[in-house]
Amino acid sequence: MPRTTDGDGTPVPQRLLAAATRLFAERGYDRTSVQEIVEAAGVTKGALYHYFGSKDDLLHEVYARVLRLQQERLDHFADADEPIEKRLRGAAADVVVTTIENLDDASIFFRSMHHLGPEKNKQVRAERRRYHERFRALVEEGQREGVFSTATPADLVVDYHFGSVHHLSTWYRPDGPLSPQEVADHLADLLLRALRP
Amino acid sequence: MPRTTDGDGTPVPQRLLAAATRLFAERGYDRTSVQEIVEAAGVTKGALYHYFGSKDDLLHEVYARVLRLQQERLDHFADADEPIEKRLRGAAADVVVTTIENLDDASIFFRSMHHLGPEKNKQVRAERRRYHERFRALVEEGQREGVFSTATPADLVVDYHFGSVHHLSTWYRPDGPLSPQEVADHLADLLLRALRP
DNA sequence: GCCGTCAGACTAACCGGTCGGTATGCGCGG
DNA sequence: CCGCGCATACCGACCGGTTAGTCTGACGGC
Repeated sequence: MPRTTDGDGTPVPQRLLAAATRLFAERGYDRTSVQEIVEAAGVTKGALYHYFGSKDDLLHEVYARVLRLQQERLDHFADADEPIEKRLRGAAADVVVTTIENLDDASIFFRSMHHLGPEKNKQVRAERRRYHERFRALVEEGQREGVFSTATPADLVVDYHFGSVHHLSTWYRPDGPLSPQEVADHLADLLLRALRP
Repeated sequence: MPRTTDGDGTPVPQRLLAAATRLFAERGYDRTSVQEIVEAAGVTKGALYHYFGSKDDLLHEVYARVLRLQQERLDHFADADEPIEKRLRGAAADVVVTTIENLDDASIFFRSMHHLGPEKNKQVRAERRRYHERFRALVEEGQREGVFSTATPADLVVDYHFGSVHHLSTWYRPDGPLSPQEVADHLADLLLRALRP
């Protein structure tokens, strides 16, 4: 009985995406064969290439999902009716929490970007930049208002913070002593403390 | 005329290492074939497998070189006869400068770690941890002396800073407006400002 | 004449992607 | 309400190409 779902209840494309996400995060993009993905999803290559144009497409889809989620959340915090200090803190902490909650996607994102073909790479970079610029605008707003120090260019501040987010997949362990929210609060605090005039 | 050196004056193993470093950084470990490496070095596979046991060995050798260099430099700054504030600032800025000056090695390091076999991976992680702990000790020393804030656990502070270092290869462009030293000063400044009591 | 150094042909495995074929359920004419 | 026909969903064998690694042997200095 083929019909979008199978053995379990989830549709095949989502099962493939989930399996690919896990395997890419575990072994990396290149070390994961299409065969392994379809086996983990309980289908065959025919099914995969029925829904996705290529192995690249699969990776791109993972990226798109993360990007969409993070942009939505950033917009939400940036548009809130709060003082700039609170909005930046909220956004800075939230990106940490959502990154930890999707550590697989995050590690794929930062480790496998260069496996994408040139045009898809450009597309992802453009969306990344949009995100970066929205975040930077928050820092600049605070600097104009005199709430944040202008000692460091806003660009560098943003890269500094995102560096730590990027780095999370390297050292954060879910079974460690700190909850995602605690880590997020600490990292946001470090950012805000660094920005004190 | 086979004999440690060839066309140019540099010994074959070093030529292979240099070629591998450049190609790994450009295309990534998996996308670089052994054939490409030996062609770039002006030799053949026979030469490569005469000096290195495997492609993995090549990668491991690149890591070992970076690790050795960074550990040496950190020890130098940490052992200096200066107030803790100055020692930490020096170390924090120096790791940025040397990372920028060896951006190829750095991007390989952070992107290809997981390509190493299990035992070699463990070895690299152990050396990494040694480095991390030396750095953390500096932060803790300052915290004990009351020079640095204890609001954030030293571990997190170190990961925060290394995150930005890790991230450098993503955004730093040599033809950009900031020199390596300027970037380093700014990032070290951010760290020290975040640590103000 | 022997040993370090390397060339280059070779192999066995594996990869992403294709393709002809099959089964299932839905729309629709009767 | 039936059954025909087609679109959709999927299977699995297969292909051309690539890969890391091996092996035999030769060249040249000591």
